[in-house]
Amino acid sequence: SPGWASEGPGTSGKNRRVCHAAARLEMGSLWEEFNRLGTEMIVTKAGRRMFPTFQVKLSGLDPLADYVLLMDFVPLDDKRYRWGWGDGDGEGGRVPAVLSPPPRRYAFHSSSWLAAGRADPAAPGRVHFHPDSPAKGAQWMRQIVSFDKLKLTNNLLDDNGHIILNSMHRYQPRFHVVFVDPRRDSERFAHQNFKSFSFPETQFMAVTAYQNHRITQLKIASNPFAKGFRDGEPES
Amino acid sequence: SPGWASEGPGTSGKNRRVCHAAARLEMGSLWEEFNRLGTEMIVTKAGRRMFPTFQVKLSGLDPLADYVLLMDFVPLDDKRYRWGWGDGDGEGGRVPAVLSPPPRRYAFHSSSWLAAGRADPAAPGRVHFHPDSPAKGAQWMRQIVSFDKLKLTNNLLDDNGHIILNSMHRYQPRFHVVFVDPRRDSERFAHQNFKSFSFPETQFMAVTAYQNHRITQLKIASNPFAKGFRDGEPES
DNA sequence: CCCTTTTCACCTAGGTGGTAAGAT
DNA sequence: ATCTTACCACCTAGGTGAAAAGGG
Repeated sequence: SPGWASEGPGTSGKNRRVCHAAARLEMGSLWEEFNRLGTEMIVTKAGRRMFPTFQVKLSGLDPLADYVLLMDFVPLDDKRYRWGWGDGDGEGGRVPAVLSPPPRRYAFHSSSWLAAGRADPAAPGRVHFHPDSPAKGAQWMRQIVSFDKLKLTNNLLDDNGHIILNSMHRYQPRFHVVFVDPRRDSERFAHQNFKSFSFPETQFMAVTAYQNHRITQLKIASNPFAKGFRDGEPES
Repeated sequence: SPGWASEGPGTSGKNRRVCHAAARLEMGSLWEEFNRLGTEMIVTKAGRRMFPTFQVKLSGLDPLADYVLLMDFVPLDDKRYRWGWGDGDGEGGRVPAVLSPPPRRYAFHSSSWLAAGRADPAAPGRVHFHPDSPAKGAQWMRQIVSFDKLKLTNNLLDDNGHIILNSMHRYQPRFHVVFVDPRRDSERFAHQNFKSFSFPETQFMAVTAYQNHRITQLKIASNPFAKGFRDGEPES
């Protein structure tokens, strides 16, 4: 069901401090609107924020326990993509112009995403800790948790702590709630102390420049910082 | 010695996690330059930041222990002041045009601060927690700790959590390092678990509009956000 | 008369996609 | 031919003191 995440490993065997944790994706309808077109996220050398911003509303935490919140990004497949017409000369050979399910149904009278060979070597697998971590469950549940400081880069040598992704590859953002276990030997319970959430509607293609013009237009229409590129203002 | 704070109560009887704590005021020469003229800080209904910003470099903390950092503001005397000439009609009667030591030696051919009666009822005594609190000693000592989110207001009914001060009254900013004691019954050791610092060069008069024109000029010359009011730029 | 409030032009700081040049 | 980079105008967001208006 939209807005609710798959939770990866089952909740059986989880610490009671995380097993009831739940996360609702905020701005779900906007994410879905992008996802229908095939979301693209810009990556730059200096690092670029995501839009929409990944935001969740949490519940089911122990108000008095400490938690760390973090995100990582999982490659959705082992392919590299290119934007263009069907009869490409990509190394991957001919492939259907529309893939299933990701590069959504959008090859009507325009270009679309085509597989173009195997994925490049995986970028260093980094994680982004929410800057308020660690904090009490009560604090996290009080209001929406926003990952608006998270930035994406294509610079393999980045030393700003940004998330490193390969351009022209597809990713699934993943969100983790980690209970800070005060016990000694807590490492031995590490696998019980976290819970992960993946929202399929937040998957995206990393790009250095937008390819699908409809994505560009939706970004301009919905991101306040891009207001300078709007022309007619039919209200909304 | 300038740049080092008086520490209030002695270090005897303090918890070992705070008794070696030390704080060095940053931008000390700028603070002293303001202090020589008689520092004024604007207070507004919405809240105004301090300039210079209160910043310290910490040392002597236990890198692995948790600390909370906070500030409060102590009235420097029980007087209210007015800006003007010596033969005032203030309720306080005639007072020397230059007080000792605060309203520094600055009554040459202009106005100066004069005592004008007893202080107004004290404003609600609030404290400002550094937003990164709590954090490990190692984190606090890693870099300069800046209280740039702290705002001053004269609104007695303020509900934004800002520091409430009486305009035309003098204050001494005070900085506290509090060890977060994990022991049960830690309340009973509360008086041992903190250490306080006062830097005399940071004392100031709260005002709703600048009175001493030299203060205005120094603010304009040194605060980047006031660059719009600079004219000649002789470099610096 | 003295102090406070409101509004404003002018900044800092940083997030947008467009564009043209650069790289492979 | 395709993707990447650097720079730019144009925004959001918010910190300045000046100036004029308001209040006791």
